[in-house]
Amino acid sequence: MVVRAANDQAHPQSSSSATGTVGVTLAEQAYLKIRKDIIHGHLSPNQPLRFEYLRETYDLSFSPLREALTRLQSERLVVASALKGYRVAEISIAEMWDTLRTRSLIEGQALSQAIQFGDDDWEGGIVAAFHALSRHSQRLPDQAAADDIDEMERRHRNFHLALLSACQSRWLMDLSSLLYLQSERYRWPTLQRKAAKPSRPETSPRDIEGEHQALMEATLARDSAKAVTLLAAHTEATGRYIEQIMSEPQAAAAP
Amino acid sequence: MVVRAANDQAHPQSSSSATGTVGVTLAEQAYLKIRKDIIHGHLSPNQPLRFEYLRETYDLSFSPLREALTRLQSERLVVASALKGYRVAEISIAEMWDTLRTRSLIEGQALSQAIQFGDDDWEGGIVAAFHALSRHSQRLPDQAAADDIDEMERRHRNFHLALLSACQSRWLMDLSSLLYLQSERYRWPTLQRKAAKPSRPETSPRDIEGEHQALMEATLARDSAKAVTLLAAHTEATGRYIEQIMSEPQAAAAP
DNA sequence: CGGTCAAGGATTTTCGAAAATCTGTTGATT
DNA sequence: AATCAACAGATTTTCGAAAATCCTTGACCG
Repeated sequence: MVVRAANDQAHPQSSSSATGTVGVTLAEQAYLKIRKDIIHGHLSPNQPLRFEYLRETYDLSFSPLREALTRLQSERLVVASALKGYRVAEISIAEMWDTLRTRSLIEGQALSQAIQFGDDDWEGGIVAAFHALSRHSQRLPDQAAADDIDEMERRHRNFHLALLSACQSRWLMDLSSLLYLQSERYRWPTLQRKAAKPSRPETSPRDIEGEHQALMEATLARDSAKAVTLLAAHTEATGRYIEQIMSEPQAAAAP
Repeated sequence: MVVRAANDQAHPQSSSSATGTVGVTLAEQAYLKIRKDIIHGHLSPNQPLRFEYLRETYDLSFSPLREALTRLQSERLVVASALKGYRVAEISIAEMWDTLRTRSLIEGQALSQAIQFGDDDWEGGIVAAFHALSRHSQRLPDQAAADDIDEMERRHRNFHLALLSACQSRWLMDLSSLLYLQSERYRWPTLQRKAAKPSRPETSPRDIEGEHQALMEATLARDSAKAVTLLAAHTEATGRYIEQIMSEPQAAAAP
């Protein structure tokens, strides 16, 4: 399982909005597309991924599809049984907590090391990522389009990874990316919900931007203990929010 | 035209010692074989993995080989560049320490949780795994064959994973397995060296069995703090030993 | 003499068909 | 009525060739 993170995303500047996938290789494109469809819930949990269906949907042959599914399996977004093919991985509140708590462990250590090793460029990257996140967050309308939520998620991920980027450990970075990807799967429904129903009475209003700012300030002040505590609390709060959304009766999705 | 593998492995239930790989699917077998060859150093770090070579060596076609390499890439045993194929991942002392320290972080948390949640079956599994490891370790001759070292490594891995098995976290277990696999790549040369030169004067003699026993006893006594400390020390000692071996001038391998 | 570009060979990636395997059903036997 | 074997359809897995891409070599031009 696992890994493949910051390094591979090296190649960059793709205008990845319109089609959503500009990859050198068809297998790469298939991987990105299917991954997106899983995270966005367009492919539902436990749904079988038959090759005939995939072939028609993504207009590809077996080879690149198989490669994409193998990669997704190692990231635990799909599961495979011996000779019975692939299906979308299940989700559950228990798995969500496991993902978030493991992420907290890894990111906590990474953040601590980043505070120890970080230089001026690292600090600059954090400030820039926070700014980008906060600007887009303010600009985001209550009824946001999918692409806007995508961009929001991208900036949120960039901010979190910027905090850790000076940790000097490739494993901690790769595992952080992997686990963040997992948690996106759970975050997506909450983002949609938030877009649909901006203010929910039973939810204590959560000041996410404030949490981010406090986290950034503690980090830049090199207060390791405080920053790690804030990060853990931030993740825990996210978990509780997701749990609330997941426990609610589901609104039927479009067919 | 046809899968001649069926002929080769006529016996479906063949014991997994001889060939070392009994998989349902050819891709699975290829994955296990190549992985073994990388860990054993038969495929050297940075060596390009050309398909023509792999096809001849493992007697397989592109599809299963490609799937195997994709899996190995996600485990960071091979690296892939865009359209230029795969090669065996590099190794270095820095990567070794990164792997071991990350492993220590994950396993420490897992062990702590296992001590919290473990039941009688968990305890029994630990005792059994320790017994199997210690028996095979005593029986191991100074000049051990590769298969014996393999079995030793298998039992060592089983012992470590048995300690964690009650941690109630799928992610912690999966990441522990992944990182243990990585560290095997570094352990293998030390095991070979140990087999060749059983007693090395400059090395302070390390009582590995004693370390394992102390770790087991602290775990069964539910002394979480002590067990985690012992586990970290055990991993750290392994790292120092590997570092020593890797720093030595290499003896040339047979061509 | 140095640099650019094109042809040829090597290698990876993709395709669609063929083979192997699984699943569900029918029908015979006890 | 229940069990089991064998058949048929559906699906995955594997194969080998074809297409796409990269890398080297050598010729040509400034």
